[in-house]
Formats: sequence, structure tokens, C-alpha cells
Amino acid sequence: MNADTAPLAHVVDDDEAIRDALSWLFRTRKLPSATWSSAEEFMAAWKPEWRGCVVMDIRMRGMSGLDCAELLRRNGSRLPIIFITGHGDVPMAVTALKRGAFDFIEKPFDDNALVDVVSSALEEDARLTLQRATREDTTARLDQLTGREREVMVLILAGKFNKVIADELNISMRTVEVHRARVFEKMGVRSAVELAQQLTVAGLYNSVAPAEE
Amino acid sequence: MNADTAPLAHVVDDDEAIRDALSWLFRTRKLPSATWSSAEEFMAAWKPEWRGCVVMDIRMRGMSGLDCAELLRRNGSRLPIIFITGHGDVPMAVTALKRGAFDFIEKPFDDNALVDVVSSALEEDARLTLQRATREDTTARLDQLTGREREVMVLILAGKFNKVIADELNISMRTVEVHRARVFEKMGVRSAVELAQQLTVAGLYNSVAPAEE
DNA sequence: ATTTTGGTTGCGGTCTTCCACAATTGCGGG
DNA sequence: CCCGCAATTGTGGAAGACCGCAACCAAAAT
Repeated sequence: MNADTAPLAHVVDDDEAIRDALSWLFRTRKLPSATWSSAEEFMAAWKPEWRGCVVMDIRMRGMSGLDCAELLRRNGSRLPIIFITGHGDVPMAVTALKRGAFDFIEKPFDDNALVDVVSSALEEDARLTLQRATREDTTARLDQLTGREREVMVLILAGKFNKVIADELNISMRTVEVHRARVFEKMGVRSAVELAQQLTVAGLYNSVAPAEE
Repeated sequence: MNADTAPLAHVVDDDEAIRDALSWLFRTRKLPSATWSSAEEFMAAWKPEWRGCVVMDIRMRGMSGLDCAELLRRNGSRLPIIFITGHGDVPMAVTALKRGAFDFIEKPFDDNALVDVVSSALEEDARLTLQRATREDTTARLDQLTGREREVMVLILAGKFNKVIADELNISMRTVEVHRARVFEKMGVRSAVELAQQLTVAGLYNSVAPAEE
């Protein structure tokens, strides 16, 4: 794993004292971290493949932490975000958490508690990343299917016989067999059951085989 | 749907003025509700089949709202819980939400906002209830499988041929076929693909067919 | 002692799947 | 105009899935 994708706790705070304190804290606890002095700076450098988590002040000069989180989500990031704040109120915390923040911690915070939270955020990201990897592989395979193959696949997943599929698509059974074989080949499976299984673990089942009956 | 299972907004608050205000508010907005003057009273009456949501004060004489929520969860309830509080602090809100509370609202609250939250909580519960129904049906079917049938089912879901399954279990192919047919019959499906599909929508796939390969 | 239930097996046969070999049509790009 | 690709179809055969019928054994229940 190269430096760009190694998991990091990204500290985003416009207060240098806090950055230094957190940086020191994480270093002494063996948690890799990086610091950014503003949301703008962080967002300018951010890349989708970054792993780890974000530890961010809510109130900063320029872009707020909440807005930054929103922007991250919009850009497709799923990095767990831990907000820290000196003057947070309940509605703010509620909003942040309901929008998916990993945690919301008030200053002054307990060093051990914060390290624990960051650790679990890193674990969470590792878990999500792993899950996403198989999902992306499956998506890539799905993308190389031709339109007809996709149609056939849906019917296969509906548990229909080749004969029935042929009938519904007004093509010969033989053609269905060819498509079926190609689908299995491209999806890297050897049976309809394996196909269903793969789509299930990738969490893509419902997106290709809409519920019916 | 009888009176006991009709969706209700259960108001739990030891302040009669609040109970009356909420009761009136919900009544005028056509949201069915019931009131309870303490967590103990509510828990004593509570039944697992209750539908709707809970609107509860955090700070009450006797059992606190947080403890009551914990108790509810322990007893298997998945009712969405909306906390209201006059003197909440950030850590309390964070704790409540991270433990699964639906929302956390400070007094004085905006009537319209509260009604919106309760409405979405009711919708959420309806959604969960529906989902749980299919899940329970599937669980019931799963429960009537014999041990051997379950073993065979797992291997079927692993995409293995009857021949291979017979080999792994040291039984004849014919026996596998019999078990296979019974599994399909008891599960109410007609193919392995449908079986995988059913377990998927019921969210039980991973509990019966642990990831491997 | 008898019945029920779960697990087991064989036979024979039909239906489906899967595959190699062989070909045709239509479309877009070089 | 030729090439590559997607979609299409056919033939024939091997392999697997599925089914009804018939049966045996052991343990548990009645």
C-alpha cells in the first residue's frame, strides 16, 4: 500500500495549537495522521482513494466542518468523520450525526476517549473499503455485459428456465444459452446460484434484479 | 388491524402539561397517540406487537428515558424513539443517537418540526414492520428444516452440484436430491436461485450461508 | 408393540443445462 | 470495402437436475 492510500487520521482545524496537540497525541499512540489548517485546504488535496478518517472542527474560518462533510459526501467519500467542537449545541450534534457523522465530541476531550473513537473509525473505514472492493469488482463486471446479456441475466435471477426466457424475449433457446454462458463468463461465476451469491455479497442484487411477484 | 397493533405515537413524560400539549398537538394533526406518565407505566403496558413510535422525555422521575430505551431494545422492540428534553447536553444527545434513537429534540420545540419527525418515525416503523414480516416468515420456514436438510441447503447455496454435495456428506446423490426437494418445498421456492433471492430479501442470507470460498 | 419421523438408497425416465462446432445478419469504424 | 462485435440460430450429445415409485433402517413417540 503506497503512501497515498495508507489509512490516515486527517486532522482538519484552523487552530494550530489543536492541530499540534492532536498530531502529537496520535503520533504517541501509533495512529498515523496528517493535518490541514482549513477545510478548503483539505478539500483541495483530497482524493477519493484516501483511507482512514477525518477529525474535524465544526467551527472554522471559511468553510464549516458541516459543509465540508457535506461536500465530501457529495464527492463520493465515505470517510468516517469525527467532529470536535468547543461551542457545539445539541441541534448541531443531532444534525451532524443524522447526516452520518461517525461521532461528535466536545472540547475539552479526553485523550483516551478520542483515540478510541479514532481507532474504531479507522476500523470502520477498513471494513467499508474491503466491502467496496468486492462491490466495485462486481460493478465492473456488470458494466461489461451487453444490453441483451443484462436482460437475460435478470430473467435468470428471476429463476426462469431458458425456455421461458427465450419465449419472453422472442428469441430462440439457443441464443439464451449463449447469453447465459457469456453472463456467467463475464461475471466470473459458474452457476446462477453463484451469480446470485456474488451480487448479494456485493450488495447489488436489488439494483439489477428489482423485486417482483 | 385491531386497536392493539394500530400505529401510535406513544408519549412518555412525567409532566402532565407536556403530555396534554403533545396529545392535543397530535390529535389536531391526525396522528394517533397515547400518553404515559412514566417509563415504568409505559414498560408495564408495552407489548412487542405495538406499532408506531415513542416520544419520550429523557429526564423523568424514576426510570430515565435513556434507560427505558435500552430496556425496550433489550426486550426486542424496534420502535423508533424520539427523545425530547429541556436540559439536554451534547454528550447525552450523541449517546442517544449512537444507540439508535430516531431523533433528539430540545424543548421548546417547534410543533411543525416535531410533527414531521413523528410522521417520519411512523413511516420508518411501518417500513421496518413490513420487512420484519417477510423475515419472520422465512425464519419460520427455516426452522422447520431438519438438520440434514439445512446442511444440504448450505451446500446448495454454495453452488455445488448434487454429486459434490453427496460426496461431501458421504451419502448418495439420490438422497441429496430428496433433501434438496424438501428444502425447496419447505422454503416455498422452486429453484436454488429463488431460495437465494428469498434469503437475501429477508436479510438472512449470511446467517445461513456464511461467507467462504 | 405399533406408528411416526428423519435419513437413506435404487431404478428408470424426462426435462434442462451446457458445450463444441458451424453459420448468418446488421452495424459502426478503419 | 473489410473487420470486429453483438445478436442471432441450428445440431447433437454429455452431464446434471428433477420426479414418481418403492423400500429399508433406526430412533423417538404413542
